[in-house]
Amino acid sequence: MDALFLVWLVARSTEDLLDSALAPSGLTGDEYAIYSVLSAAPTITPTELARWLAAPATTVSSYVKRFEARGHVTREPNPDDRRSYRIRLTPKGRRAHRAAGALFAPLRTEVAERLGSRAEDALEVLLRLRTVVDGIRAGA
Amino acid sequence: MDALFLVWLVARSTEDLLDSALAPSGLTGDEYAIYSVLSAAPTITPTELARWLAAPATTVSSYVKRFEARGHVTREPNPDDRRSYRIRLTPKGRRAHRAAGALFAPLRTEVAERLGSRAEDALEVLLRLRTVVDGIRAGA
DNA sequence: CCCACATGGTGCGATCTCGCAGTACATCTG
DNA sequence: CAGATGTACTGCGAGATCGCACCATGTGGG
Repeated sequence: MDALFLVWLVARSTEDLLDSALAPSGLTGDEYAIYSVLSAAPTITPTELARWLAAPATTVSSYVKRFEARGHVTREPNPDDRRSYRIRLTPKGRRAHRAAGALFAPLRTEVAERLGSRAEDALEVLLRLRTVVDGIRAGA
Repeated sequence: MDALFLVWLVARSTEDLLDSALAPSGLTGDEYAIYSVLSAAPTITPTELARWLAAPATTVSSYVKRFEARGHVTREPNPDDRRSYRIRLTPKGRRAHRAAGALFAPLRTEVAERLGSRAEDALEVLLRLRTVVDGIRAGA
């Protein structure tokens, strides 16, 4: 068994679980995660967001357009760079995120319970994995 | 920090890393993983494959069509159920998988090295996560 | 100060993903 | 051994992802 392959399997299962659980909120698992990133920072540029998501710029561009059309996000001018802009979750966007969060919470709890004493390990391992993979991605 | 969210972040990074690394082989990260599942079992039905991938039947159907068009996969009648069929990797498909595997190997090694002593933990945690998530998905 | 080159974003189009609805076969019930 | 109900798969179409080519702006060298 290989760690990267397992990451992939776990991710598929997780994605499916979240998509089902969050469906009533109107957000997909991916979208919930993205909204979570957005709500963690008051404001963020597309490039920064792309780095967090490890997604291509074009995809992020589509996200912003979609979320903006929903009224969940606004663009503000970026004082530091006129080519760019800053993305901000609107109150409506925050509400959507909270609503999805309410559906997400029970899963979070359930997973923590089932992990039992290994919950701590799991967090540490995952953080380390992200560091390792990003390190390799960054070029060495 | 939440385990499920971290799973998602790690998966995005991993996917990006694999897509870049495997590009010369003509397979994406997803496809490499699927070919890996296919090569682990001599033969598999679409429904079984869908369970492994935690993917909807329709998506698996598209996969099979695509891989078949590449000559990487064949369909054989399923003696147990005439609605179904069995998917088998062709020699050409195996070759493609091996070629991608050659590009994958260095990453595997690199990740293992960087994880160091935690490599064992990582595997265990990931396996446990898959069990936990699948358990919840299965309904309780 | 200008120019060459690097970087931030987007329109467009090819390709994927996946829900819905439909068909074919299997299985269960009486 | 029907008839009803469930399960395996697929055509189709809507929406999502993302590479390529492109424009606008920033930056570093001479």
